[in-house]
Amino acid sequence: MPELPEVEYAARVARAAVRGRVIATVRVLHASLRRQLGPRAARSLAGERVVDVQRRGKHQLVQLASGRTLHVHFRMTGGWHIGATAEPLPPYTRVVIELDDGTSLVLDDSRALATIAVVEPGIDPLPELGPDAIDPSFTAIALGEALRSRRIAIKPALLDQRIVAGIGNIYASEALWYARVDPRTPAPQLRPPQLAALVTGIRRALVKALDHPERCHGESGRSDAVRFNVYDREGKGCRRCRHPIARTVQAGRSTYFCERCQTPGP
DNA sequence: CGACTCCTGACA
DNA sequence: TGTCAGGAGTCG
Repeated sequence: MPELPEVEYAARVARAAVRGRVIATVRVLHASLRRQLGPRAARSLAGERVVDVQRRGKHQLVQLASGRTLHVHFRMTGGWHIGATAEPLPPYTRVVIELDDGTSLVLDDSRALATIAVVEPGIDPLPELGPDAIDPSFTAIALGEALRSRRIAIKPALLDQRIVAGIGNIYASEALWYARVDPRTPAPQLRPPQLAALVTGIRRALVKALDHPERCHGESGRSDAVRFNVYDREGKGCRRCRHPIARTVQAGRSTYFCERCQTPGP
């Protein structure tokens, strides 16, 4: 579920809970995560003071006073739970970070696809990551430049975190709908006005979600229908032109769009 | 580019 | 029982 808006919200929650605190113990409760954060690395985190929690794209960087970084990615189903250390843990607890104030930051992740790793000081944890989708440096010019040499359609291009960071499968469809761009358009074929519309559309889709952090609390269903303009709305009327929303598959992922008002060219 | 992989839950 | 899922890396 988590794309940029949800991760931004999660990072704020984590920041409020851990900034300035000292880690007492880190427990890793799942084999696949233990392969990334072994007993030795987990033990080494005890005594570390947390300086801050940053977000870059869909990644979270827990900055430690030693200069090390705890790099966390939620993937499909990860999320934070904050609670008193003495309280029972959520059913899909994978990692427990116990703090010196009696609270715990818990990585809750049913599918156990989340990643967590310690990065040594001076190492860039995310060397390949493109500009953040809501950063001012992400402009139509920059997007056009990044797409120029790619031989892929625009929608899968938006999912490539090296091109732009933070967009996932939902907001890629949403952004293209706002921009009225056909998701199947070859990426280098987009003209400057479409690139500008796309950058605006990306911001609109993400900021709209950022303004509704309640969706991060886990409710779904009816609120989804209101929240999305095209995602998961196959066969339902386009909110602009009433044409039925189409679904296709690109790079193995569902794409939703309106065949009438999303076009390949101006 | 597609196919496959890591996991597990939700749903038909 | 089988299919699908909002992520992303690896491989051919």
